[in-house]
Amino acid sequence: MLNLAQKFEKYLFENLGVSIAIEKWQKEKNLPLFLRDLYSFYECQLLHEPCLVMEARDEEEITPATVRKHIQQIEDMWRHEIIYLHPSISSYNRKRLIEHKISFVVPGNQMYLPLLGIDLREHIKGKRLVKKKISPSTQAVILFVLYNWPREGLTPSRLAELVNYTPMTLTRVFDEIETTGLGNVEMEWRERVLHFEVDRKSLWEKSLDLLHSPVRKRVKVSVPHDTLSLLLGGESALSHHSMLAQPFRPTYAVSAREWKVLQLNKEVAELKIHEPGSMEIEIWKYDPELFAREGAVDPLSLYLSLKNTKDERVDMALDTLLEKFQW
DNA sequence: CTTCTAACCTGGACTCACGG
DNA sequence: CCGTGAGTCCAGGTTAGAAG
Repeated sequence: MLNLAQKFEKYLFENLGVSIAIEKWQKEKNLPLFLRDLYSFYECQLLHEPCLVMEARDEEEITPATVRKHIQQIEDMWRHEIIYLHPSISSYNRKRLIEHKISFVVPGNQMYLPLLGIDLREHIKGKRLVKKKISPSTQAVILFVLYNWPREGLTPSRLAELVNYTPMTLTRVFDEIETTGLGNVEMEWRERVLHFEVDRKSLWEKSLDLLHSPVRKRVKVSVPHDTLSLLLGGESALSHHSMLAQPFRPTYAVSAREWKVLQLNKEVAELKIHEPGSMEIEIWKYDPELFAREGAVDPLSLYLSLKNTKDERVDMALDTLLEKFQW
């Protein structure tokens, strides 16, 4: 898995055809602590311009005005270009960053480098057109196959029952599996039959690039009646599967359908910010119950849901989780 | 931040092809 | 005829991104 700075290098190479060597910025330790807490700093040469890359450590967005203030504090120590690097920036913040003349890069997405005369935001447009990942239903099927390695081929209608989708959806799932090359679909008599030639572990490794996090959205909730019996998700599930300590707030995983029911029955109340006793709920793109065991979400989905985290403790627990996995 | 819009995902109705 | 399985087309509900 590439970290953000590496993605930055790759992105520049793909779009500008330049390779840059970025290094940790030595003078970083002279900065105030709160800045080092918020960002990692790197130095590089970009088209003969020395640049300082300021990488946001957290996924949380920092408002452009604040970023500008931070940059001003650094300018005493670095008199050249400063580039703000973040995994994602919302459209309105992007606009404000440009108003503030702050150079920024969102790897794989957009870059605004006025000093170098680069404004690559039309790049976003085509992005949605390129089909990058597989649909949730296909992911559910792949996971089903990984957990219940089938001895014989599977047909769309049979799989539809097993993963709770309609046969129509399975038609499309088969198409996706075929075009991505994850498996083989053959006509036997009048039926489409799905086969996998590789073993489980290779299928997992082959799929990894195409699989996405099952989490559509994370919400903070309070639970008035304290009567929830939901699947553990996120760090709560990870601590169930590993040695990791329980997180401060429990995390649960639900399907979109279940989430609606919870809201309708007023069993949970969504919060803007956490309050004492509140918890976190992950709303999933497919039903976590499909593969859950012992009251927690399944390890592979769990891995996918947390692999982009910055937390080293979590990363390590995830790695051992996969190592321990019985293929 | 709010509103608008294009894209996405899924399932239903329907059709077609096939074998009995 | 019928039943089965697959594909096409369409609509409803969502979502992410763009625009205001």
